[in-house]
Amino acid sequence: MLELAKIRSDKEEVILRLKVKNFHNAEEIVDKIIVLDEQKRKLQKELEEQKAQMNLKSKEIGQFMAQNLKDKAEESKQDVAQIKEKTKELESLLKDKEEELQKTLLIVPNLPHVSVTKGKSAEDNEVVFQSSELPKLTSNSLAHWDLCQKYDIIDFELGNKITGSGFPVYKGKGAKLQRALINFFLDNAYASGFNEMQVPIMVNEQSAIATGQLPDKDSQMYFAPLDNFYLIPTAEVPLTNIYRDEIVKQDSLPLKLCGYTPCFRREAGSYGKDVRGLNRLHQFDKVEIVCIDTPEHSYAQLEFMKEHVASLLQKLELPYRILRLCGGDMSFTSALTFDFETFSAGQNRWLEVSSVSNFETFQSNRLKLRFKNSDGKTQLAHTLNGSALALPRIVATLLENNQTENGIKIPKVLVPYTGFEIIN
RNA sequence: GGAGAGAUGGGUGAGUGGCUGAAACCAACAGUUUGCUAAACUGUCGUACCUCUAACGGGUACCGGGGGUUCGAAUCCCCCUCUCUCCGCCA
Repeated sequence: MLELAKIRSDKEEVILRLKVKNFHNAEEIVDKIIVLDEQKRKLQKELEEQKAQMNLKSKEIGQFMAQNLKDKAEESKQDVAQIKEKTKELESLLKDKEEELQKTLLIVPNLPHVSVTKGKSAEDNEVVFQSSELPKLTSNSLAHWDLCQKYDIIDFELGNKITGSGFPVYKGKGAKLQRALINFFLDNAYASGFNEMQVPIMVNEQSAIATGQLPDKDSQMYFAPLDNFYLIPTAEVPLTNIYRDEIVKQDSLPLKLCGYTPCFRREAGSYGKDVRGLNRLHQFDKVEIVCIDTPEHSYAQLEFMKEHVASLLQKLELPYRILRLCGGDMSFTSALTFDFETFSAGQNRWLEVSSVSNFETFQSNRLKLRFKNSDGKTQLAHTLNGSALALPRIVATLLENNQTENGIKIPKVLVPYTGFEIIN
């Protein structure tokens, strides 16, 4: 959620940057917020003045009663009754304004960082890095879904039976490969200074609102209505919510967390070849990294996170590229996002395996996550997160790019984790 | 699932109608003392919003959440949520 103070003080800039994100009716909505805010404050002032009077009178009554001056007390009671009617009216008006203001604020996306270009869709993203060599496969090479079947390591049909499409069963070396990757990612995150957490994979409504999944992505999350819990679409939600309603000390920053969780996404509206095999699942595994930092350091931290993610892909010997997302392709909550994609040789296409973002104060404003700065003042912190990494597409690329006549070769760094060098 | 107890500031915990935004202690921070550490002493020590001033300031709200009674609620009443204990069930 944008900070009201920012909208108030830099209205024109806010509108301009919202347009970079292709947010429609930016002027209208911003104007509406400013008017609502003004009206709200006016009402609030009036109401508080009335209440101040009421409090004064009430105290007076107390004193009169103590002195046994019943007449005077009765007189004051009459006064209060009058004031009270007024406050009731003002109260309901104020409540309406506040609700409307809040509702409007919640639908406004985060402002993109000044470096973000407008752009309409994923096609306008800027490639900021690309591995020099892309793998070439022989003509009889297979896509990963065929390889999974050939070596019997991931069974999509079986998942259909147990749950439904998008819930594969990992078997034998396929299951071990999952476990290996999770441990590999966690160990590397730890080496980069991220503190490992094991968190709930269901969250309450408040948590989902605080990190911005609600109300924006309501239909994309699985929901358990009996308890009003949401299955997490990413570990970002529980990890970041650890610090909801917290005021941390500046010298404890940056806070760096990581965690492995399964992730659940309904992916309503997806179809076609994009969802084939491991490309898009309803349940998948991911190691997430989360940072909480000061506004001054958050962009340096973002760079650090990018380097961490890049190092993982390098160690796994996977060809990758880094995209700076344009305004049109960025998420609702993000100020600056870099996507990492690996090149999947069997499908001859790039697959997104990580997204690293700075949310600035957009989440912390909802989370009420603040820090005490060196002046002793509380200030909203910046939150950042990134996948490091999401497993399915890494597995897809690994399988496709490393296929040989004798089987699928496991990257060297993973062998200590898998305990085998080849899937055959 | 059944029965009971509870929810107060960073923590422990007092507070059953006005003198309580909230005692006391601990923690934290600043200072004094000190060869160092420790101890002792002094002071500071919630959050949000509104408003004013150059600045000190003033106001409102918040004692799990919502509603009610009352001139006045942390305190009384109702509803909800959550936590804990015991029993049952169980990984």
